[in-house]
Amino acid sequence: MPTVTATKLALVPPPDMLGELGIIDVPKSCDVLAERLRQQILGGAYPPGAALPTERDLVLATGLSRGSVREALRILGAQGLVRTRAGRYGGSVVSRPTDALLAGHINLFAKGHSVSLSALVEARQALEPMVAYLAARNRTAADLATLQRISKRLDAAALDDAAGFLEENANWHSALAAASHNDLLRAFTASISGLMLEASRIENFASAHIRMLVTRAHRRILQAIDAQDADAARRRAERDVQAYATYLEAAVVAAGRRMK
Amino acid sequence: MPTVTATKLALVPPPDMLGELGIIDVPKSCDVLAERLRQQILGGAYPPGAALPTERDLVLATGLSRGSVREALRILGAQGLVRTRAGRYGGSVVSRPTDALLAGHINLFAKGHSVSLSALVEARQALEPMVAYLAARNRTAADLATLQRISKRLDAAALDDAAGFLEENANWHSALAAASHNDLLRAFTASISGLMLEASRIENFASAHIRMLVTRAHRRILQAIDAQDADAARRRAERDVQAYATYLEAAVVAAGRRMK
DNA sequence: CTCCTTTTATGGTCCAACAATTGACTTGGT
DNA sequence: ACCAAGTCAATTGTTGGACCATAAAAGGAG
Repeated sequence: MPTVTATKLALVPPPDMLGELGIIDVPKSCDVLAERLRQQILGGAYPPGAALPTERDLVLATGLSRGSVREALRILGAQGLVRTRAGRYGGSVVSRPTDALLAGHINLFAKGHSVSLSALVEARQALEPMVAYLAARNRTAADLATLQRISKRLDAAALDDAAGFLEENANWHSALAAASHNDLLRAFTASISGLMLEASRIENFASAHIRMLVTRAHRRILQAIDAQDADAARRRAERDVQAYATYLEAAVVAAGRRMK
Repeated sequence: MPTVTATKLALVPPPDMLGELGIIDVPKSCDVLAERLRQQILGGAYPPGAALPTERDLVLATGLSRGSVREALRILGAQGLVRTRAGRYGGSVVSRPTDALLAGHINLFAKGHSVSLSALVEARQALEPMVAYLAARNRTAADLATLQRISKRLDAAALDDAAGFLEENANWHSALAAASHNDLLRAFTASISGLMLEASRIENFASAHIRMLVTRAHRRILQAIDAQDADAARRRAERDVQAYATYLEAAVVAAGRRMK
């Protein structure tokens, strides 16, 4: 069939014309629907708390099957944009992604990339001074009370309860970040605190000595926050986290030496 | 049916026994499957690049329907843990969440919580000095070359191309974070750069004056990174971001005054 | 009015079938 | 022996329908 071959050849563009076309990724129907609904949600068509159309209405509106519609809703659910309930007057309601959800995604990213403990410490070194600064500036009375309550539990656990100490330490950092009233820093810090809690449980740090150091540093930061002295809070957080980092490095070196 | 009623009444525990039971959340089958697969993936049973069982094998292995299995895979896909392809020898292969995926989730969180531009600036104030410090310490020759290339384009755009300037500025910050070789800080910074790019496009900052300031500050940071002087890089980043924050605040105040 | 039952709209689950995709395999021609 | 085209088979993509489970409103009995 020479004519057909000729036609095909004519349709193949020469190499120098090929540059304009990128890879064409044919999206799945559920991805398209999820994307459109996401745009509508972000665009304000469905404010938080509003109900999306029912699955069967979405089927009618889109022409897709119910399976595809449901897969799209699962995607939006995994992104924290909708919350679905069964039963009459149930359905999918628009919601805002929670701290815990974002922390989960950050954790998956960190685990997938095998983020080292030192990288976590670096991230905390970056965040903690600013968090302490903002906490001192923006804290409410309730924030302060929460921090003091956790501090008391932390002091109690520092004496003998290593596991409880680590847990309360993570709570302390999360509460500090909450007092900063910066949602982004709060979510980042909560996630990093959780990851460090895991890591330090495994590596079995938190000797009695380090527990003493940490509680003392926290107490000093808390004083600055109580007095709403933002600059002092930042300076103390810097020194705290710096001391912790160097101590940690020394501990890792020592552990490496023990391995030999 | 009095006996049935009596039985039901007998099964209702008195109020003082009720305290032990929390709300029972009946999980959906697709959530259960997604959770189990996630644990297996994170536990190392399926390392990145490995193929999960086919959908139909999962149906046989779990006793669930194919619809539920597919919904579970959509969830894992939205979390960046698997990538699914159609066709023979296709299927779901384990993957690591990309920077872009995490940035997307962070963006959804930020938009959902209406994170203000000042909160973004605070986050950047926290991250940038550490990022610059690490970039100076850990940069490779290739990192440096990339930064210099972007810097050149940034200088060119600073003269007249406001939109291009903002874009290249975001690229510059992302490249700096990449040079830090800390995956977590890189992902955080890339996300914040993207959000600030959006915000500054809307608010129409980046006057000629501020463009000049930014390029000069970047040039000085780049010099420190070239010389691998980590402390200088941090100090200059601190001053840069601090100046930017105060300038931005002034601009917002001025804009607010114009509104009246 | 209060409590229980019924109704009913909604998501949850399953099944079966077919379409679309894609890479390996086969075939034929040179 | 090599290359191109066509064929094949396994897998995801998509659809339609049916039924179950759930939960809140609506209705009825006391």
